[in-house]
Amino acid sequence: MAAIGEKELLRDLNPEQQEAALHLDGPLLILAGAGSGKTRVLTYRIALLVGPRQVHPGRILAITFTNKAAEEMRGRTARLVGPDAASIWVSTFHSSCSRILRMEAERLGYRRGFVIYDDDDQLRMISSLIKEMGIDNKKYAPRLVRALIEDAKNEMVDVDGYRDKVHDDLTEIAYDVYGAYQKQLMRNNAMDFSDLLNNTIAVLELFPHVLEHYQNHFSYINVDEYQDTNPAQYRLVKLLSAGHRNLCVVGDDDQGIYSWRGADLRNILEFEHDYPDSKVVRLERNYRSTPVILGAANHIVSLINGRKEKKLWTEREGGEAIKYLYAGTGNDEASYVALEINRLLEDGTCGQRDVAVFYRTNAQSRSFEEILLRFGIPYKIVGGFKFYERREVKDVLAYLKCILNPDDSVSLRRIINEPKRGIGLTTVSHLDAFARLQGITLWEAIGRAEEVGNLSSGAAKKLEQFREMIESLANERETASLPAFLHMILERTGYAEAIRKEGTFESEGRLENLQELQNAAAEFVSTHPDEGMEAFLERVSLVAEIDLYDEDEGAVTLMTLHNAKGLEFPVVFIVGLEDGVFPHQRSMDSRENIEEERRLFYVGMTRAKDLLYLTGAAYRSKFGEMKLGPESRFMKDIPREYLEVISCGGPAARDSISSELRSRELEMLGYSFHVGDRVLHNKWGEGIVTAMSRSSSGPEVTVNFPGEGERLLLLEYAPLRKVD
DNA sequence: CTAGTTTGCCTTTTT
DNA sequence: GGCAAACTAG
Repeated sequence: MAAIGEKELLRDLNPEQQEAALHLDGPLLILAGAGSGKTRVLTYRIALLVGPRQVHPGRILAITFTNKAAEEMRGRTARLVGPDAASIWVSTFHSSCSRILRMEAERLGYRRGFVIYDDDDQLRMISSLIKEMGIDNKKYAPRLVRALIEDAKNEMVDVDGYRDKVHDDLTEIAYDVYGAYQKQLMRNNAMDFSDLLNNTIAVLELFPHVLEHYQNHFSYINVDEYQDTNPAQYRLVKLLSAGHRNLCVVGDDDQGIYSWRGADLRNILEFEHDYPDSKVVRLERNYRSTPVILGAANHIVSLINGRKEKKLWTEREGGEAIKYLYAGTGNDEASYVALEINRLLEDGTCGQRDVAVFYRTNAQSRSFEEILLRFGIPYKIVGGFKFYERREVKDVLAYLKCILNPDDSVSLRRIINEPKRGIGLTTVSHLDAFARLQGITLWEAIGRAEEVGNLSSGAAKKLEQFREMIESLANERETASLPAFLHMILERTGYAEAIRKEGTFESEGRLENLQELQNAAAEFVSTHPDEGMEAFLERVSLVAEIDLYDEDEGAVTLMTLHNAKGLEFPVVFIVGLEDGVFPHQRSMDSRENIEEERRLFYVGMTRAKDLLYLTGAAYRSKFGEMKLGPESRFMKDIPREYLEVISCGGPAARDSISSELRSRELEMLGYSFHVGDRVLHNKWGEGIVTAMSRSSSGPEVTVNFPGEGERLLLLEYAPLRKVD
């Protein structure tokens, strides 16, 4: 592609965007409101550097939060500058760090080919440490201890530093576990997500010439979603950009929704303070939503303390009112959503892929899945059950990890008796005790099984077989391609056979998933011919929910509000708008937390281009029992003029709205019954419909038969006919 | 040591 | 109303 000219590039940008794209040297903060074209600015800025300004693409670093965002940015840059885009460092914090650490981790005492532990691995390890250390795991729940350790790591407080933070028995325990945890990670040659960041920082700070190398290397650094950076990420950016000082951060404090993961809004709020010579550009023109949606969203977010004042505006005019329903029950809410989607699709107002349903917690997806299934509307769920976190996938990957790095005892424990090969808990704890005594890894202990006391000869024999199996697989790793090697693992270990033997409906699904994993491996090999199996594992460890999302697929999208950030849809439903659900119960205890929920609401609303629906329900089954949930406190912050209230009768509406919705729903499904209809039953004769309801097995009617009394019938199977 | 059963915990949000 | 650790019987 011929180098694209500067004028040509700038033509596509509005004046503020141009200002941002053209400020190439020195620190720059772009305060980019929702839908204001920040990715556009970022890509054009990079295109400007690579094209007209002739900066070597390998010297540009662009950091995003998800791989999906990274790929999008790379793709869009490539369209502007051509193949040069391939050598730009566009990646997430975590993959940039692991890329650096692949080269530098040995300086910190790691061996080649460290593995990455995800939070499931992390929790397993912390759990087993707590057990081993004889700590009461009821009083000191592993999750809680993990949270404390994670908090410390997010703030780069190491084990020594944490000693000063100990102030009660819980933090005392956390301190002990933290120490043991880090020690074991090192022994296992493993890093968790936070270690990727912290170890990169450590390398840079401990080895000035390494720091200098990277500082010189990256002449331009761009960070997306800066409001979501945590202290470690802040420090990393600061270190890397200190050389050339060409740092551009893009973000929106109104969209900061990750404080629970250690993100600190002060990073963006105090940027100007941090870099006194910085330039600030505000992007407030919105290219996405109607003025109605924007107006309501502005109101929601205007109530936050200490935010950077922004007022989004648009040239669009008109727009439909936001529809608001506070239904009687969660089922009604789901029915209403499905009915509306169905109507929009039949009207031709929009297509399936144009619609999204956002909820606060993954657990809420179920009722919408059920009803969409019933309506025959295709849908896809982002998150919830993650491919790479499924048991069988993790098992096979654990085999791969073990073969590449036998010291990885978390993976080893996972597979040592999977499928069942007679190496049970007792055997493993004997080995474990021995390993701890000798200061060796679990794998090394298996190699010296004969020295381990009180191990039965049967157990020793099985361990020997297991060790030989792993070793023989390890010997093959050079000869087989990655997909073939995965296949070999599945067969030689008996893993596939064990699943096949089950012969259940689920086991077929699991076999399909394993096939899918091999496909993913094959695809990886063909797109990354020079990379090894370690690179595949790394890739797999760092994928996020949203990375697997394919917007071209024609289906309604269901996802959490957190996953929705960065996306847009013509039609958006935000559901579960009740105090306790959204805002979430656990966030209602402090002003800061409520404010974060409010930002989350803002993020959700601003995803909508044309139509926005807000729904909640007075009664919702929680923990199996019906609970009353008052209308979300956020609703009163939206001026009535923006809303079209479908019904706001609250708990009282429980029945009236129910029967109205029920009959519409049943009609939709091809059952044209209404309360008061006379019906004929094969066995009981004529009766009158007295109520409509829906159970988990489908829609039901209650019919009063003279002589028989009231009967509750499942419509799908009931031999009922309407009498005119 | 395994397999089947009970209990007891849940539920934020995720790189 | 579901899943995973903990318990119990062979």
